[in-house]
Amino acid sequence: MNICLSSPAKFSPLRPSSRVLVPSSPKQPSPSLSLQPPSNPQPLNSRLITAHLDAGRLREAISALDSMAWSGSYPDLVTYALLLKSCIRCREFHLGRHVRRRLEESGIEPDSVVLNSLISLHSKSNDWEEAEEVFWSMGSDKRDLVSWSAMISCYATNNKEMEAIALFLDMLQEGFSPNEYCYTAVIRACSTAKTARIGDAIFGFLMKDGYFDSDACVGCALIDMFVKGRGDLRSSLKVFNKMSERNVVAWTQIITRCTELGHPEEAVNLFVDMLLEGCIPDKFTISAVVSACSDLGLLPLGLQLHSWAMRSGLHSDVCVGCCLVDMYRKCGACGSLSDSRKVFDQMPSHNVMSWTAVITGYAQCDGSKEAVELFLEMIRGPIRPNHFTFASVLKACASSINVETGVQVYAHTVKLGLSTDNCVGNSLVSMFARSGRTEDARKAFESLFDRNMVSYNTILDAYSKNLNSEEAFSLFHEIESMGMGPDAYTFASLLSGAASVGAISKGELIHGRIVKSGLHFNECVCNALISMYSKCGNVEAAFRVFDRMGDKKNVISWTSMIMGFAKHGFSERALETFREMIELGMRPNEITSVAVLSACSHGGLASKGRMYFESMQKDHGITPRMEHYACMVDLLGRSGSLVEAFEFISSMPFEANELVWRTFLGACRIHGNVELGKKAAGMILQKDPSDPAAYILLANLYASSGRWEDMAEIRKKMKLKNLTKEAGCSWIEVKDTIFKFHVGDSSHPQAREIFNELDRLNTKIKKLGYVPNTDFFLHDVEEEQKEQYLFQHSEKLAVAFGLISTPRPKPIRVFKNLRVCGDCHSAIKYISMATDREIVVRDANRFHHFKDGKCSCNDYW
DNA sequence: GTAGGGTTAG
Repeated sequence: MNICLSSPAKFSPLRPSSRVLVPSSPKQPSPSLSLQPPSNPQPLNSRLITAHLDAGRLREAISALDSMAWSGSYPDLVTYALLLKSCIRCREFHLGRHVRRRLEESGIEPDSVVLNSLISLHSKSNDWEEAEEVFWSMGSDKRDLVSWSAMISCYATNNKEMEAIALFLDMLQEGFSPNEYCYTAVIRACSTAKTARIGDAIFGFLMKDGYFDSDACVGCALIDMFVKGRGDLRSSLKVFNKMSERNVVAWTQIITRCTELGHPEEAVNLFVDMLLEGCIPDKFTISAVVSACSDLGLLPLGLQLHSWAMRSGLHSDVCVGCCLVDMYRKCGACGSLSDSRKVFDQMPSHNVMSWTAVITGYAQCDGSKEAVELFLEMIRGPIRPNHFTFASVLKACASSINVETGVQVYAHTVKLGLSTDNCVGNSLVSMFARSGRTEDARKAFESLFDRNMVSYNTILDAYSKNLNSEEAFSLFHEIESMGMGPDAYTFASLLSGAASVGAISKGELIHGRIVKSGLHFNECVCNALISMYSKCGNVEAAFRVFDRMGDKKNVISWTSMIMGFAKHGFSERALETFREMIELGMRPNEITSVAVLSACSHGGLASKGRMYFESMQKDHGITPRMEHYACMVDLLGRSGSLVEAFEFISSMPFEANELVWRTFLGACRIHGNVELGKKAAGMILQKDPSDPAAYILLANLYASSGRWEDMAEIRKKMKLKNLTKEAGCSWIEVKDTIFKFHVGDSSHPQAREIFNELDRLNTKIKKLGYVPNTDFFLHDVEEEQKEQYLFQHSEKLAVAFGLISTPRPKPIRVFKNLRVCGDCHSAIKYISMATDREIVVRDANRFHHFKDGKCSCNDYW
């Protein structure tokens, strides 16, 4: 997309249209009235107050009011009205209430203007009961159209939608005919799902009255009504297109709503239309379009907007600055927050939002240290953090190292009276959940002041991630029984829980509930289904969900499907899907690239992999991250080009991390290159001296080249450092229950049958040509003993159990936490032939489909 | 004197 924002002179705020950017009242030289002794106290004092207000000195004006009261004199009603208006504008509500007390003391009978201002004052400070009292205390002689409008608006903005609508009807009964202010207020009250039908009726009313295309505010309210109450962007656009007076606010509003509802491209198109129509964007518009760019990852347009904002001076606005901070974070390479930080540092002034934006940036890009540091800097200054700020800081603390800091941050929310906020409470639950402290998460959840769907989903997700499906399901039933959900997030969490253990029948059960709830067209739910089916070994079922999504597929759907095919070894199909995605004009992201590279890697397609690595930068503008380099190392290393892989690591633009070196070490192990392997292990241990994976891989490498002494040395070191490797285990789901096996495990009630089956299988497959490969056995013991141990590996036990407990045509799906052992891989190939069963094994790395003596990985994993 | 546009927890 190339949008030319022509020279800023054309849009320069130096020649603003009459409708935009009303300059704030120019500062008048301060009048010297205060030095004059009051000769005629009352009018002069009133004038003094007015002079202070004109000069923007609200507090001085209030002091003048106070000194008048002490001397027993009071200003006139016009002055009271002006004072109240200033208090409202400056959001100094307590001062407004002070003015009200002075007025009551004076005994002067307030007129409608003053009373209406009081309604507005209480409305804006969320005190709807006070506003109500003022409203009903007015006699019908004083209660005019403005009073009704103000009161309806008060209800609408204080979550009393039904009261607002009822009052609107009362007003009609009293014989008032509504003006644009009333309509705007009542439409706002109709912007909830609950009041949507009344909104429709009022919409019909408006069409007749003709207000809706003559007044921009009414149009804007309608746009919001359709978007907020029902997510109906189409009707909003219809209203917008019919509006005859489309000012900058209306344009900005529709642009904003498009982005909010997930159509940032439409937002950008509308922005172009707006420019073509000659409407001049202001700081709000620029912010909205910058946000759309962030969502689209459209850095080029973002840069143009930034430069335009600089030239027009709008960049000094806090709001524009905030959105730019956000844009650079979302569009830049991940982990590189320098541009975002630069914008923040250069902003002339800050408010809560700009602080929160920059802290959020770090919180979401693994910069917890910087996020916390910035927060500490913030609280030393004059700006108070709000609940958004705390939500982000708590998110930054969501790791086991930082969780104690998080607890202290939370203590701060108690001090500021923000701890009862639902958003803050949920963030606390989430922080504990992400740090793996499920018990604390539960406690925080139990002590929440009010629980909404986010609260429930957060704690449910924590249990799902911890593979505690019992608790997850019990929460699910609780949500159901309360009648408030479940929603798409609930199902997505349940599905990801089922996916991680490979519980396909649980997954299918959830799928049934999703269909019943009508959420089976939801993108997020569909994506979770694709992921669940493919992680449970049924890639065809995943494809069916994917296919049925039609044009609702987003980049996550495509990426999940590509990743699914890749993990199952269908490299060509993965790449075909990727090509289809590009042809349809879908933009791949970083994760899509990981999926594509891993498809090449699993399929041994080295030259294609190199080609895609080039293309992701050149054609799709994706800067390679650590994961992409790791994929390439995997691809080159596994295909045997160890030296090339090593050189590739040296040529990386940043230092390789443990992941890259571990991948390289894995390749060295496959190709038995002890020297390069030692180098890799050294690099890993330099970065993390207690990484058990490095020791294990190195030990395996020594073992497979028969260097038992070196291997023993490694074992000794591990023992000395008290390092243990994760115990290998395999599991299988039979009739809704997960059965788990360790090596030589005899704890299963049917252990005897399982071992008998294994013996039978052993004899059968040996006749077919199976030769145990004891290289995969680490200990230096007699060959026969090795063979015996080998045949009790957890994956073989699970397969044997699957064979005796499930009927014939059904494929057997086994899961393993580590990578499948080489001997098991070979044995299972023979087992699939001997028993004529399809066996699917998911290991830590990928899927293996065994059928008729062959594996889908072509022995390449 | 009454109305409108931007960040956030899953």
